[in-house]
Amino acid sequence: MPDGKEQFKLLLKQNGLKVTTQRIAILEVLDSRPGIHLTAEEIYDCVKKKYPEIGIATVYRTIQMLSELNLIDKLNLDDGYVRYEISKKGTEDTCHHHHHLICLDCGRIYAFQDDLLETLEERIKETMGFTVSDHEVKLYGHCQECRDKQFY
Amino acid sequence: MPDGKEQFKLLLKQNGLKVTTQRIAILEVLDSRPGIHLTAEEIYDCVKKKYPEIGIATVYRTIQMLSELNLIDKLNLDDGYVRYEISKKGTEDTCHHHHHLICLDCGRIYAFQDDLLETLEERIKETMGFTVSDHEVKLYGHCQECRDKQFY
DNA sequence: TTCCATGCAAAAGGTTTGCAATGAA
DNA sequence: TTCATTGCAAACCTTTTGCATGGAA
Repeated sequence: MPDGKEQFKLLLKQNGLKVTTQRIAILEVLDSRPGIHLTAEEIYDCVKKKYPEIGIATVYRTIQMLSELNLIDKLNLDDGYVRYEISKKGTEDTCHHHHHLICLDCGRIYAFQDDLLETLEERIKETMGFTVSDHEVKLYGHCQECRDKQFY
Repeated sequence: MPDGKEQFKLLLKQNGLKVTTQRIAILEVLDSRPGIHLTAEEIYDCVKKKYPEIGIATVYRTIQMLSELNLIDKLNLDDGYVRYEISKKGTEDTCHHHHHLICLDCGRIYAFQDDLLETLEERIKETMGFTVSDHEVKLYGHCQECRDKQFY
């Protein structure tokens, strides 16, 4: 995170929030793992390596703040843990990344293009008169790589 | 539930499970509210009107059993509660109903045709080589009825 | 009679909150 | 100096589990 860290500090100040070591550390953990979905516990463990004195409550509070600032995206796989990843766009508004392909073999999580969903959402508006403003799409299956590995 | 109840009793017996008053009562609550998504607590409250002595643990255990028998579908809106509805198809296999339109105004939950998703899933296979075997799709927005009510 | 199912209460487990101490501005 | 933030522990809250009792087959 080159200037990303400075942008974060600025964003905190702009929102009347204080720049703390813990907040920087938590964002760095997420920012250094783009596309990786971490649980609060996992973030906690990562941050503890550098700052053993941090508490899990701070992690939860910071996650909530980062989520409100749209710096991270939330993913719930219904396994009892909520996961977080750094948001592709560090800014506010639109373009969430709440659609995932989840491989049942390797567990990897892929993103796919928004425009595929836009088509779906247009057709739903046409057929049902329902206008979609947000979505959470989880598609479970088998990724190319895992299918290539299997010969049966 | 005319002959549905008898089918349920049969299904229980076929699976080596006993027919109990509680199990019948819980299925009746769900079966009498098709398309309505109830939390465990709500099911508990409904059943208690007829059988005040029932325990919440029985509700949870029965829900789990009904889910395994594919008699009910699960819906998680990430609000801290898992919700359940009677499954459209009383039988096993395929055709789950894990895709919903959720109206942000009235809170109503709509289902939409599977074929719209099939198109999406085909295009994902074509573009990414990912084969979808199951899905959980939640589209949030505004239903026709609520939009008709608004003039702004 | 057998043993699965139930009700109660306690436990589990991720997340939130209260509060005094700490530290950024 | 001020007051937002932190760490700790306790509280929360939905769901699960242990166990003795009850009831279906």
